[in-house]
Amino acid sequence: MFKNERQSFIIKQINLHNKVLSSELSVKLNVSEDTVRRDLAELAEAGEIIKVHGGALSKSYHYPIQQNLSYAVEAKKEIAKKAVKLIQPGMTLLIEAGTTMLEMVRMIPDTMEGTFFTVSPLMALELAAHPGLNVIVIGGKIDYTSQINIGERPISELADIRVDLCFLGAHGLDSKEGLSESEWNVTQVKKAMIKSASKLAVITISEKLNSIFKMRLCPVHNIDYLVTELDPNDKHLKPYKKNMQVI
Amino acid sequence: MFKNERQSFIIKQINLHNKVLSSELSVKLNVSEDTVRRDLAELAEAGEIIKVHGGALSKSYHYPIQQNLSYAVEAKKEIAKKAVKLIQPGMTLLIEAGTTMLEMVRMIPDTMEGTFFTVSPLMALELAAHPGLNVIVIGGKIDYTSQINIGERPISELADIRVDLCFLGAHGLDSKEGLSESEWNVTQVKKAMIKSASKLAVITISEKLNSIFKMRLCPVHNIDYLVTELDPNDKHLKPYKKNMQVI
DNA sequence: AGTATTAATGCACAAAAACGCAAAAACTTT
DNA sequence: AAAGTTTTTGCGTTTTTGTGCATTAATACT
Repeated sequence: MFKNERQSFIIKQINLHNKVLSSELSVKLNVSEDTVRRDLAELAEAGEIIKVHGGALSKSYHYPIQQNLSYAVEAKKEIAKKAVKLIQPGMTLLIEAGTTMLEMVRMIPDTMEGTFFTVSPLMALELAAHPGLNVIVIGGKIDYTSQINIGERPISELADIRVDLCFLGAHGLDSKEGLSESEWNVTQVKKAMIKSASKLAVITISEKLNSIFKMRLCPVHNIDYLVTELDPNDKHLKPYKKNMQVI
Repeated sequence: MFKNERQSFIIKQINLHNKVLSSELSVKLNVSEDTVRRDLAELAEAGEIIKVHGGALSKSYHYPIQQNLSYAVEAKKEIAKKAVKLIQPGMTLLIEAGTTMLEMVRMIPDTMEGTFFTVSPLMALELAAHPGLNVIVIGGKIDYTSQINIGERPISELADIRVDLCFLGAHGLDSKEGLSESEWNVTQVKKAMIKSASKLAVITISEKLNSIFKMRLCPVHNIDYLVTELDPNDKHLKPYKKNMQVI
């Protein structure tokens, strides 16, 4: 097994489990912990992962540390600025939760009129601050981690609605495998969201690109728009361009 | 669990609860209090949180919706303290919105287990911060002023559920005329809430007593508990005592 | 004031990282 | 093919880091 094979294995493991232990890897790969540590150091150097004492974490791991967050906030605001342009007066939309989505909602002009469906109480509150918007909460049991309403009820309710555009964040997005997610319950709801929308916009920071999680939400050709903080002509976005409009 | 993960967890808890106790964290995270204290010290050093005796506080706690405009916070906390005692482990409850209700939800102990239905996204979020609670949002169109979900949908959903106790705030409460409300849409939802509950608790500051609004929600004999900031033996509460339990 | 928590300090121990070094492997050059 | 060079890997040793415990100091509560 070559060094780069080993390293791509490590990356896969991290995408799958969100974290790895040096000790475990050394057993799985049948190399010394020392070698694993060196691999992790290299990957961290290249910005692929976050190294911590005892192993490493996924980069997309939500870091509450201020510096990290504020960096992300700027990128997210950039994304939000582009995403909000997709919203036309009078449209009916469906939106998911997440910090990027929150930034977008905040950028919606006060004068905007339209109808918003959402499975997120937080988005609902934020949307309700806009007097011109019709906000409809799709109820259900709140999932503790994702903070969205899940279960049978929202899924069947979603089956009965038809919206112009659905905004989804991305846990994982790959140019071949499409959108993916790690939680079963959340996956079910998001699938229902995709089904009830005519068009699908994925808005995400670029670091979530090219990663694959356990459950597939939809193939690439179902995605209509991809909004990231990068310039649309950035080379990282090239593989996506044939299937969707990159903004 | 890595140190970083533990610290993220702490941050999350603080964002959710607005405060944490070292002792509780040490149990939840299964580490010594000493370690928790060191984590808190590091996070405080990094400016993430504010360390206080016994735990830590959120640095800049604010909801997207400016809820801090509320007045008589002290009285409301007093009410909340009494109201929370009505909640027994394992109960199924239904709660309305309002600042007093918010205070009450915040006082629910972390260890409490039960199922909460609510038509308020804000309450839902606050409830969802408690790991032991099942939180079910009853969806609908958000009413801009009352910030609760209204319309036909929540009313029919409410018709299908049965809860042990319903907490309602009061716009108007009179010892002869009962509970009253001024908005038609809101009235309909609250009526449905009352219908689906075995017992009804009204929690309100005393200044709302002896006032009547356009629409009647229910007669006095439907109310089981009345919680105010006053002493139960206060003379203002006397007219209510024959119909309900005054706390 | 007195008691009970909570914080701080120093210390011990274990786990992990860093470092230097040497052997092995892969790659170059002759 | 052989020799030389570079890269990679593993091993022992030393440092550093993380954690818990005991003792003492500080702080809240009544």
